[in-house]
Amino acid sequence: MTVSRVMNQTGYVHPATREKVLRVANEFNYRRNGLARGLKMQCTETIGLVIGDVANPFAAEVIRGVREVLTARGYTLFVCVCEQSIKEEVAAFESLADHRVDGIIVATRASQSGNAHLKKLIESGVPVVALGRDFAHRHTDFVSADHLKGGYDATAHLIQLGHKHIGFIGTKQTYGAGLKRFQGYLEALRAHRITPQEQLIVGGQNDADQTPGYSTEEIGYAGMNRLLDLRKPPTAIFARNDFTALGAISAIKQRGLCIPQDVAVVGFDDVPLASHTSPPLTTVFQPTHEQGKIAAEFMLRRIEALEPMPRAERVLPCRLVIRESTVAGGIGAN
Amino acid sequence: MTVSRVMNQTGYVHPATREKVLRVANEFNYRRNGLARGLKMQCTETIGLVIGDVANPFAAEVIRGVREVLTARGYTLFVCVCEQSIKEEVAAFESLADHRVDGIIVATRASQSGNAHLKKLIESGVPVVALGRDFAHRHTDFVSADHLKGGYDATAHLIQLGHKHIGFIGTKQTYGAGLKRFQGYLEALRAHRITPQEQLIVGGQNDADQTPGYSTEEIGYAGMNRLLDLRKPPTAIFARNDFTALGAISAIKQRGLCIPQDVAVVGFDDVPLASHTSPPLTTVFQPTHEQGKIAAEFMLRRIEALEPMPRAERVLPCRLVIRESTVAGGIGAN
DNA sequence: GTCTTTTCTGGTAACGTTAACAGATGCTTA
DNA sequence: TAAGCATCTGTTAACGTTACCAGAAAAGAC
Repeated sequence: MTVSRVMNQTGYVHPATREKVLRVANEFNYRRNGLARGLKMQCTETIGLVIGDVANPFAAEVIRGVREVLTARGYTLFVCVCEQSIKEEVAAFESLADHRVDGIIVATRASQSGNAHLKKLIESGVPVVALGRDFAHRHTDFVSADHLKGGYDATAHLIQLGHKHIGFIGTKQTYGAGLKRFQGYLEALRAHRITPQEQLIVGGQNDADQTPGYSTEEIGYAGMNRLLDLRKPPTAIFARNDFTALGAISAIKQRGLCIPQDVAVVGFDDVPLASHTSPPLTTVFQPTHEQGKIAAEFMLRRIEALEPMPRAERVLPCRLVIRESTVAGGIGAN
Repeated sequence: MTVSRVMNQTGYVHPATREKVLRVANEFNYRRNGLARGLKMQCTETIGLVIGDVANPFAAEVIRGVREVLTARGYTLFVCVCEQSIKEEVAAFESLADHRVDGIIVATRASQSGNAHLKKLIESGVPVVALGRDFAHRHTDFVSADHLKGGYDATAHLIQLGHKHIGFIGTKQTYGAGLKRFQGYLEALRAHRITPQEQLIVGGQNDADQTPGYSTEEIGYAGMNRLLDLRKPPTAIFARNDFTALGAISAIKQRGLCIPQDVAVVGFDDVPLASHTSPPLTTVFQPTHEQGKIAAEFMLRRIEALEPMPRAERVLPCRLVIRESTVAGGIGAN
């Protein structure tokens, strides 16, 4: 008991006793057992973050944001990576719940069975915050960027440059943000009285229950080639994310075409790489770091509230970053 | 007790009883308490991975490799990110040790106080594997790539192309792999009877006890500019990593110089980005995914051994990837 | 029918911590 | 001197699980 008081710096302990305890603890390499503590205290001061793909720069920024807030408040962050596999995602939920983290921030892609498991978790009392993924639940907070508006702005930008024949490349998963970006594309076209054309939309749909929608450089490359093979290829491309855009750029260059003169390209996410491509990529910036911070704040608020909290939502604006893949000229054109 | 038997599928339980337990468990959303289990069992089937910087593609690959092996064996991986801060690194060690993970894989940069804490941890009985960082301890396994040879090969490649005036850009931390790469550079020069020149080596040294050596694009950019301001600038550059190389490339291009005709550039790591720069970057590939897998295997072997294991070491070969930043021509030259 | 074995279920104690309480000591105040 | 208070330390019980043991019930052997 006295040891406990020394370790937690609570209650009265005689300075001499404190010294002695610390000395002996040091001598025997004593560490307080967090399992026993968590068991007794019913809290571990630990938050789990489930993320699909760490290779994605999005992940790094989210982690940074979440961590920033959590460490400042004395919480530890454990990150679980599930490599875009729903089976692994569910396993991560179970693991985190088993180890009694105080809350789980979920930043994976939405999926049917993932959502079902999540719902069970929430009903068993684990606080959950959804980040950048659709998830509706009475007791779950939600943070995201405005992908719909982002997609709209990207497409409107191309339209304002005079493009009328605008392609979309990327997997259009049935769940989640990817769909929103695509809807933004459609809405922008319609708002400017351009009829969306089926053959200009490539990348396919995913079976949302097997692999969550994820769009890669390969998809961008293959998709762009399909578009360039059309009798009347598009003069501009809105890619679902920067990696897809990058693949598209490779395909365009390989045919000896010029960007943006022959084909203009807009991506999404503004990954660090985007400003280093040639030409530098016009893209939509989403405040990822900010999303992480807000998710963490929502989580702490929820944990520290004594009674069940109502759902909090926050949708952050995106910002179009215009570079030379849509507007010619500038120093970096190389 | 019977519930425990049902949950763990051990011992004798009457089928009817099992059904009943499962039904009630489901009804009340019962989850076995991993804390209590860990407390009793003295193991949590959980491994901690401490990593400095998730934004680095190196991290993603390491995580993937480690995870692959661990999940196959029923272990859960918790990743702790410490943003290149030694204070945070130590906090991560404490957290993981507190929560009684079964072992810790350390993939941060080495540092004096980090190493000291690590040593204490090991002495208190936590199995530790060091990945890609120098750490000598009788009971700690070690996995790394052969940075020395990698640095040697990169430099030798430039020498074979006829370069005699070869610069080095990058922080040369007193601890760890960065130093090895630099030593490889020096050894290659000496082996070809070229005297290393102080003024061709830029990027500075870090105070290994404050921030672990980490070399960025900014350092590459600034360093390259310093080199280009010399009366006799180098005709080739070996950069400590690809990001640094990228910064150097920006600086070279900005002065209107050509790569590789005016200045050849070699990086290190072969990040995905390296093949997309213009020109594509010659660099040294290190088998990161493999390192992760081996680290995890070492860890499991150590955990499952009943008695203390002697140190295991494994140094994997790197491979020079020649692209157009050293050898002109090719399709992708743009 | 009796004995042995297998199958099944529950009691007890322990893992290491902390909240709550109880008791001891010394110091201050009336 | 006695009461009141602050300071300090130890005891007990509980968190939820599992190893170990005990015993009951069922099944099989003779």
